[in-house]
Amino acid sequence: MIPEVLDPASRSRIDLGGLEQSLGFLLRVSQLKVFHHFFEKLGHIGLKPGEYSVLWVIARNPGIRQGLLAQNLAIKNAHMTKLIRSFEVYGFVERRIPDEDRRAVELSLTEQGEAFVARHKPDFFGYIQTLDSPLDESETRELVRLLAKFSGISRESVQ
Amino acid sequence: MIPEVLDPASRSRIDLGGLEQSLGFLLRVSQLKVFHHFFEKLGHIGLKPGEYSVLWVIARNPGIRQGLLAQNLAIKNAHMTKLIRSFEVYGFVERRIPDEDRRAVELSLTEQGEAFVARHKPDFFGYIQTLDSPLDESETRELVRLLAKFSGISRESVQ
DNA sequence: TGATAATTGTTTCCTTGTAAACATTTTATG
DNA sequence: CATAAAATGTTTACAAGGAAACAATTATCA
Repeated sequence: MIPEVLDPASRSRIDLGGLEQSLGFLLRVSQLKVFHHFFEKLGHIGLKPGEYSVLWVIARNPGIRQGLLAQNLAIKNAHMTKLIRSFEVYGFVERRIPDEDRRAVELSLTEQGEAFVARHKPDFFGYIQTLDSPLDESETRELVRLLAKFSGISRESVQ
Repeated sequence: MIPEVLDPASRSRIDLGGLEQSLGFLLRVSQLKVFHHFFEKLGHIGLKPGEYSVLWVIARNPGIRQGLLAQNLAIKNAHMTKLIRSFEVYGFVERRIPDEDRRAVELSLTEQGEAFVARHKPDFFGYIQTLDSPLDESETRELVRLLAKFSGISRESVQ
């Protein structure tokens, strides 16, 4: 049986009573669909999308403060501490306590981390292309635009 | 400070390197935004959106099989078992083992459960209206339509 | 019919992520 | 300056959710 987040056959017989148009529900189900596809395609790599994105952003912003990283990826500090620790143990990330502010932590990738990020860039940024989506290309673009605007990632609305 | 999922001020200074257009990331951040607003508005009620939706669907489909419910809401059986148990203890849901198939569980609401669902319907279906969204009404409708199509909830694509 | 397979839900164990309290350092204030 | 307040991460203790093994029942089929 093809693994589906929601099986249309069984779904058709019950009454969701409007849940089908609830933004929260739709976001959750859509995210499950994307995750499901991700793990199917890239599960073997051993890093989840959020974890890769942490490495990715450190790569693009060497020396970034741990808190700023957490804020921008909407990851809680407590969780980020654990992620960074495990990346450090694994040899992908280095932590540096700057002298100007010894509360802070500045992050950068090791060579190994850089190599990993570079090698898997096509995987993590391309897997979505292989998802068999009911949306055509312009619809997908519009979905991305609307989500970016809704979430506040794009500044489209602020003029 | 106004609690925001992503603070635009801090965000503007770092380079996300294309993550801003990643469907998975945008779905996650958007969902966080909706959840955040939900808890702000309705946290006091004590039920989360997913939990209410379970009650809601049972109300609309009395006697529904637990597994079918789980399937339709994209909740794993193991988790559904726990949810239903706690609703049962709380006096909102009744379980019935049908004679025709004694492996199955048929669910229905108690009077108390019905009353709860009815009383809070405006809350759970209306809270999204009070979210201060950058999207106008037609954009929101389009977002909902695209998500429904993408997730497979709507059968628009299957004609 | 009797053995095997599939279905349905539950239990157990584990991972992910969060909240709250904490430790340390820096900034503000009297 | 000395104390109070804020900022930055970390720790701890917990809750949500999932995977895998399991138990019970029903369906299949030789």
